[in-house]
Amino acid sequence: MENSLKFTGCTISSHSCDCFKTLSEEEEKLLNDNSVIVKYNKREVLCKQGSLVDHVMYMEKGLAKIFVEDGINSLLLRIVPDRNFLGLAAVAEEHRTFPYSAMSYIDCEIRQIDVGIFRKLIAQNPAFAKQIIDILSSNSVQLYGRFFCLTYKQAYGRLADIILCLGDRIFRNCEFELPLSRKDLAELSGMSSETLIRMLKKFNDEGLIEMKGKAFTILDYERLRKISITG
Amino acid sequence: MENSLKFTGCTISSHSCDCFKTLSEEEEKLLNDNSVIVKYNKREVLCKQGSLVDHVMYMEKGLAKIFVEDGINSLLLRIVPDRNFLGLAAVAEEHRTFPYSAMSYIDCEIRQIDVGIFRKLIAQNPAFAKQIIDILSSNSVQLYGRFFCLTYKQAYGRLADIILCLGDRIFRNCEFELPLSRKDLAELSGMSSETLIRMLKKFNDEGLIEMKGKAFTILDYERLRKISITG
DNA sequence: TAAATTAACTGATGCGGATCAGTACTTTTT
DNA sequence: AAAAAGTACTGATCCGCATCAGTTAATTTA
Repeated sequence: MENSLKFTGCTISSHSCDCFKTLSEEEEKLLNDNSVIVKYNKREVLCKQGSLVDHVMYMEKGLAKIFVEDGINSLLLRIVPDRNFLGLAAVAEEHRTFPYSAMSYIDCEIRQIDVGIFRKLIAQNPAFAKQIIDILSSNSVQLYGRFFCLTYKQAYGRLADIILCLGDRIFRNCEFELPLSRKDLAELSGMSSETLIRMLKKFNDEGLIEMKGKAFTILDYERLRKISITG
Repeated sequence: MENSLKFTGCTISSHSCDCFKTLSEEEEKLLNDNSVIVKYNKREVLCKQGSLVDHVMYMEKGLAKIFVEDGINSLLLRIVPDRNFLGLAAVAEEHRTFPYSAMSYIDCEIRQIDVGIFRKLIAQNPAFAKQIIDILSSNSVQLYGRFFCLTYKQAYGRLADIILCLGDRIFRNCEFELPLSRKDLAELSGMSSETLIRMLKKFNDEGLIEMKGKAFTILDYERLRKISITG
């Protein structure tokens, strides 16, 4: 009788999206004819909060962050790996402008799909619409968990979450070369970069991880999970 | 050139949902034949995090909170007024259980719609599906704002947000009888109830609001807005 | 390759707000 | 109507983490 969800601060969409598989050949052609693939370098702005929405963006290859900012602070909402939408805000008619910004961590290939065509596909292909609903719904639920964590867990717990999430979901390896800066990590875990650095160091000193610059190795999953839970 | 969104901690869905208007007469009949209206008293549990999802819930009349909990802490996600879905998590196939709980503040009438029928309507009526997508998308964007506020704004700013939100969006009046407890208010604003009480008192003493038990009057919108922004 | 930025890190300090430990009031139960 | 339980409120204390003010290291730019 486990009714308490295991909330984690994880920000990664859990599954790559297969929504295009629901399209007919004809529809796929329509999509291809009305979309382009744009290559971005790392650290480039992919979309800017407040700017007019003209297309839906789909990450074919790469890694990016989605964040909101108010001029002073910035909050990382999600990390988007390949084969995922860079948010679907553009789909809703009422959102004329992007409610968030996105920036690439590494070189990316992004499919830009005309928003009118995308809406047309939703309108004519219910299976496709269903997929989009599932993705939106999934994102919301994930956000709830993250929200909960950032509100109630203490900093060590949040950091453990993020480290586990990076290893499990993005790099799928206990060793990885992290393209995120310390500041990004701090924004992901909802703390100042100074605090983040101190806590990373402590994890390192205590043998939970090994860290040399941007090279990370997770050494003790067990204890990290415990810290993630006890907060 | 205003690209910084005005983030507020507001939790109220901005518009009542008209998605049922997109249904044909026949579809409406199908919906009515496969849904029931259940009356709940105030302070009743409408759905429980972790329990199996069997229907979509739509608030015909009443007021409720949606929240997540882990046994120790509880975080209020949204306040749901009448003519709104109590979340749409059930729609996504992958969510077999509710990712949140809901509880009524006042007596409620809730339409419980068979989830299979609801999915069928989505599958056969693209305009309906589009409406659902818009609602989900809207909720996400609102959650981003709230997320940002709870992370970066200080307690006074968050409280000002909530008070303005209650006046503007729910009661549509500067005077209202609040069905929420102090603890609920605290969870809404992301602080302890002790802190909330102290801050309410300060707002009262400084003439921003007048407060007698559960009766609230907003006196100084101007200054509340300023506090909401400066944080 | 030197100069200039930017990122990474360290230590000292301080404050916002949680927590604890109560009392008073209100509502529900018996 | 008395007892019990929950809600509202107050004061004292404390600590987690932000902030500030630096130094060192790593990139970028010139």
